[in-house]
Amino acid sequence: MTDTSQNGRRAAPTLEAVAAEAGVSKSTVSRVINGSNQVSPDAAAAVEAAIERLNYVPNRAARSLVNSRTMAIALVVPEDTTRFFGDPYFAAIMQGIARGLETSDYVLTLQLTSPSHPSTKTIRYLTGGNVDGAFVISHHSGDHFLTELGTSLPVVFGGRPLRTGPGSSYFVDVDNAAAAATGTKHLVDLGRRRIAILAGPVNMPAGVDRTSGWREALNEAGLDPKRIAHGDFSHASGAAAMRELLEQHPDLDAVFVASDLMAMGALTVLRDRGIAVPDDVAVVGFDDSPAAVAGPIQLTTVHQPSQEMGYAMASMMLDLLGGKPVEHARILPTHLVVRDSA
Amino acid sequence: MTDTSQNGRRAAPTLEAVAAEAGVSKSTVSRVINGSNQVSPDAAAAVEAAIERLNYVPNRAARSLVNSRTMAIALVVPEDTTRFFGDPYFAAIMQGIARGLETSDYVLTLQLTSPSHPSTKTIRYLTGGNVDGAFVISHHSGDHFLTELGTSLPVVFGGRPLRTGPGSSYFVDVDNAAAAATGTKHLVDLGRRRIAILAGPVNMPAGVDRTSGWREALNEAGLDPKRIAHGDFSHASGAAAMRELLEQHPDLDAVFVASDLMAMGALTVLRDRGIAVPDDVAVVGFDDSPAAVAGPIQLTTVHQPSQEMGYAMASMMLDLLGGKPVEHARILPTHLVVRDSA
DNA sequence: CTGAAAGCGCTTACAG
DNA sequence: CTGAAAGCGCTTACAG
Repeated sequence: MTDTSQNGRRAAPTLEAVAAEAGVSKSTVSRVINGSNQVSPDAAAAVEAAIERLNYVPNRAARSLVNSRTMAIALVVPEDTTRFFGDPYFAAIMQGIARGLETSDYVLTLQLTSPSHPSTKTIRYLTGGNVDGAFVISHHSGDHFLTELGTSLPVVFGGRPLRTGPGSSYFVDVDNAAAAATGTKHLVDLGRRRIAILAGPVNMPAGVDRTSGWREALNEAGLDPKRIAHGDFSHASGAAAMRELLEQHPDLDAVFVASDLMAMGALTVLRDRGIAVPDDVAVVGFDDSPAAVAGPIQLTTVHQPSQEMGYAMASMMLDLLGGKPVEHARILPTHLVVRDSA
Repeated sequence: MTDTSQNGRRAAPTLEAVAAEAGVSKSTVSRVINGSNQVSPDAAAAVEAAIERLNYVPNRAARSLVNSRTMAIALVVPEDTTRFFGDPYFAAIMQGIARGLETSDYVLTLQLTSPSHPSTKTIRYLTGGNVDGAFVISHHSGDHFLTELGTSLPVVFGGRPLRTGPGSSYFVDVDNAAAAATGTKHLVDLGRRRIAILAGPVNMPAGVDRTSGWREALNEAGLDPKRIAHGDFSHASGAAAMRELLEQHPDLDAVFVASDLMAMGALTVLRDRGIAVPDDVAVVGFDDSPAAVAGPIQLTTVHQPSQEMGYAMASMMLDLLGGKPVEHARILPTHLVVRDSA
């Protein structure tokens, strides 16, 4: 009858100990823990008191063994970590997911992996029944193994995957094209006529869709959507693309930028060149991330509810795991936030 | 004899299935999986072939139930997430940890929590035997519940905790004071005489230690360490503190900054004021993060091996869990990287 | 409403 | 070197 293990740490109390303490059977304790209504108030009270007294926490492994559910969900980040962590958009999504899972019993398991070469450990981990589901947060969500993942377990993507795999896929996103059109239209309404775009990558849905939104808005206004340069959503790429744009199209009077981070990079370049914002060139960003208001010029930008997107991913996953009916796509609203840059 | 569950997903093969397939007992399969040498080559080969054929992955829950080890380690982030994810230092540490755990069987579990008010869920999770150990990455690592955590399970801190709790604590860090002195000395050697500091918070070890390193270097050079302003390591706080510094000490000819992020903020302000860097004011940062080379001016800075620190945290933890002797502190080397700002 | 019993998938003495 | 058996801490029909 020892209650400490060899290293001196207290052995955790078990269900059995609680049962003894409460003077009931293990079954009853289990029922109370799992919220069964097949328990008399007296028994329930006794059990709760015993749990309190013993500071009992159910053993996850035992539970998951019998329920064949791991109560863990993978958070897969198939993205260069510098990129990932440098982008407040991802941070917000992650936080939203964490918040959405807070009241559940699920735990988040972190899988940092290369987008192109997931380790076999990661693959085995994900497909080997070690988690009940997976979140994938990335701009690269067209990667092969990830789209296949849906055949092994429920997967919820942050942002529409580039291609859909054989497994059914779920995602939370905004209407990127419409949102980009709104941002661009704002520039049109301001009287700008030579509106460029600092676009995202062509192999990412968010990149493609925002570009078509911009194009459509220009077409609708009878303007030529010909001023375009590409970046990869990062700060540095925004600066580089802005330089390219100025080189090719020195006449531009506005630029719609596919991410706030790129917009910040662009702003730096414009400033270096002595080009006044918004007077000479008006700038509209995308995200409404903390970066938008961190610099000297407050960025006019298209707000997307990043944290809410994460939260929605979590509740989608919870519904999926709970066997509730779930729509495959959840599209959240965006809106324009007008500040100083346009 | 069904091998698919109700939802159509294949039921995972068990140890028993492997044993049947290989024509041996479960004991033998288990021995092969756990690398016992008490197995004949023939049996081992048969088992390995069966595992391959069945694509067998051991059930974690069952294993951890019998071994009473969870094979999970918590990654606790008691920090405002915007702050956390905005700082490449944390990203690098996290990546280092992930890399260090890659070849192990341990999984990282993510706990985003408020520094001051950890949820009871988090506390119960951490102390309730759900993980075998915990990493704490934060600048705030003096928080009460975290220093106590060491009594419940092995904890490795990224950065020396402000105070040590009753549990034994382990950490990986650099010699912040010496590193800061090196950075400051570089400014002295450049002939600067009115060297200010953009310091970190006074309630964080890294803040305090870097400030004393600066102070010492100035004292040693016979200079007065009186020009000081505080930030919280973030970009925005760096800009604000730089403004304050210029207000109070317009005569400064150099500034040592306790983080690259703050240095970037400071650089923005200097540029706005038309103050040339490094000619009018030389700037030395701290971290050597990607931020140091992202802006228009390449930052001279004190390099700290952030990713290696994460890696060291992981191997420290692995040693701890493996019962190997472990020193309580692991101090990694730093060095100055001279670029354009000083 | 309650309890005894079986079983989830492993590991590990124990006996051979 | 190998296998039968017990047991890790739970949950859940089943019988009362």
